[in-house]
Amino acid sequence: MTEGRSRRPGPRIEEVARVAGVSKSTVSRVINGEKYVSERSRQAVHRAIAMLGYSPNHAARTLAGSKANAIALVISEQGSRVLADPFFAGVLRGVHAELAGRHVQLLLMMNQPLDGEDQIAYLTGGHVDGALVVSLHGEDPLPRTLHETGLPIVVGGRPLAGGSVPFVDADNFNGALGAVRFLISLGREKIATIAGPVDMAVGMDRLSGWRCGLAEHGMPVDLVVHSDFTPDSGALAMEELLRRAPDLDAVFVAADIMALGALRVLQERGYKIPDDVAVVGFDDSVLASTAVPPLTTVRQDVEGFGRALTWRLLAELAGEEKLPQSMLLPTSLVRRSSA
Amino acid sequence: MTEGRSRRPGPRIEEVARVAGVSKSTVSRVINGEKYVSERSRQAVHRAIAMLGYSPNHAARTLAGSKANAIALVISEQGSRVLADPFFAGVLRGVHAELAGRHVQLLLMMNQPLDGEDQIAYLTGGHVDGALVVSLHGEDPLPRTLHETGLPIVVGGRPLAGGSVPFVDADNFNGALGAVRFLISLGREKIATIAGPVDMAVGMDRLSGWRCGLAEHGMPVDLVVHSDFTPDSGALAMEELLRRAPDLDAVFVAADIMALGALRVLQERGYKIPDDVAVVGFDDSVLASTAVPPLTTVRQDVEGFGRALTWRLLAELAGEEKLPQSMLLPTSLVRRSSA
DNA sequence: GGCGGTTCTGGGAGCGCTCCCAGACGTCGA
DNA sequence: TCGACGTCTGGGAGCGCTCCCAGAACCGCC
Repeated sequence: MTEGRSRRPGPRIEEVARVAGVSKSTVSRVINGEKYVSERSRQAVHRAIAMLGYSPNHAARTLAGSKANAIALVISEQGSRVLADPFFAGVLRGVHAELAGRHVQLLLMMNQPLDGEDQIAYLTGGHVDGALVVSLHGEDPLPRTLHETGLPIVVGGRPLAGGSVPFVDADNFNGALGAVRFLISLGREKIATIAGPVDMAVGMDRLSGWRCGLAEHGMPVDLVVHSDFTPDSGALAMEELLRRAPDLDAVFVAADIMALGALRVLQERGYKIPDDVAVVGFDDSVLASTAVPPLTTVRQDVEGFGRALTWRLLAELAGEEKLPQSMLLPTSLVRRSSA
Repeated sequence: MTEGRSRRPGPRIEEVARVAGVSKSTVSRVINGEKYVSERSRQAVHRAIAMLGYSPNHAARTLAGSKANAIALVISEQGSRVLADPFFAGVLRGVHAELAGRHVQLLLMMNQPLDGEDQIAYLTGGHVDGALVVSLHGEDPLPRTLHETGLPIVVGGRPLAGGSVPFVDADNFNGALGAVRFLISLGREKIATIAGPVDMAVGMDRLSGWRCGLAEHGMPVDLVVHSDFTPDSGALAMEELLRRAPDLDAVFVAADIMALGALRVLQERGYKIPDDVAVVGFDDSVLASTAVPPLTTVRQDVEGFGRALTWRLLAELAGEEKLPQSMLLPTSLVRRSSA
């Protein structure tokens, strides 16, 4: 009367089959939603599953089957940590929401200094069916590398080194364009911008929107200073702009976090906001509403971002045809006191 | 010459064994760091693994073995989302760092409105070996429920409905105490506090620290207003405090995010900071350094928080004895301009 | 009646590991 | 010299599923 090695709790597929009066093949078919199962069997199986409280063993399904029933969320961090942070939680929430109810595990991976090779080996080693790659640094080779291995991936944020990698991004261009049009509608005539770094798509797209908005009205597009998504660099950029054009009357700042630095400099120099200078940020992060004065900014829906990312990947894994190669999510202007 | 069903890429343990000139049992022993393997075999196996680029199949290990080789990170969100966000990315980074190199998968779970039962069933169903539960709401029953099922867990943030659940927390009490002592050393004599909600341990511990610091010097501890970790409620609380004591000369605010609201109110009323009123926050989030004026605050190491959480769980899973039931992580005062 | 097709079913091999067992070596004390 | 014990090793069953195969049952249609 020996006890075998300790087993996981709960019933096996065999028992479901016995209770339902069918074979385990049929139970498996029902679980996986295959066709060629009679309505009678299907119902019997469902009843048995409910009765026994059966839940399939993930490891066994993965081992036996040809898919891993898991996707990875890869956070590819190349500096730019500050921008990533507020983003992060929201995206994750969206991903999770979209995954709810499906039997797909979410694995988390972050770029450790050491990995690189290891990470790629792991991802392409059959442990996951696909990956969500959130990479804010535009020239990050990871998305492309992964895509070339044939692993289905969706990138969050337009990759600069793109190729034909499917991606989801906020509509940064139109967000910026809208912000500039709004400033112009306010009667502003000398509109500067604090742009992001040139190697990040998010920065370049917002800059293009600003340029386009000014060009529409034949206004000059020379008041640009690039910065790096930190408050201090935003402050420095603002100083530079004021040196070049002390009489500017509006600034479009490509990120709320930089706008904070800019606000501080403007206030120190005695500019009234928004009377003397109107300021518009981007992101509508928590920083925007707590700024003094509260920041008018372009809102992007980070949770929707996560959901879109996930939806696109799952659709591809499900073998759906004619999926959009990329998706741009709408942005909207949130008006507060700074413009 | 038929091709079998498509298999995952990469070598199997059998091949490693062949190349190393040992049996697969021995390879398994090496991978799992068991004793009773000669140095010679161990090295041979390591060489073979490196040569072949072998990485063990997670599903197979889980299926065959008695453990899942995965832990869950459960984010139990009961409102208080705002506080969670900045925290979140940092903690995750720490968790991931601590997990690096071990063959343990990190599964992410968030409290969806629907789950509850499902989530508990999943966690206790053998899919994970243990769980990290980050729960900021002190009376959340989840930690206790999970602990009672026997699943090893570690809670991030002291649970109010504690029992004997192992937890890791920042030393909120001493952080607050230090902040108050600092304000007293500055010669402040009327020190108020904007405290967190009474149902969150993080709020209560910081409040106790403030109380203790004042009591040490025989100062009154009546200037308390509770708030809920949002900027607006911080502003409201500040107004209330000023109504009760227009001549206060210092405020200890239990979170940076509330301090922003308080700063705004003080400035609107014409108080000079720090000359008229010194303000000290808590968390040292990104908000603190971008505030105007930059906020003196109590820093907690969120990444270390994640690491400690993970270390404690893995140690327990490894069967280590005499582990501390709880851990408090040090905090430190970061001096900026607001005090 | 025969024959091709579609729908449904059960049997059983095998996914890649871990862990138990049996056994081959030592090494040491009686 | 002999066991007892600690160290090291390989063989092989079996974890709980999926998926291939073979075949039964039923449908028309010539």
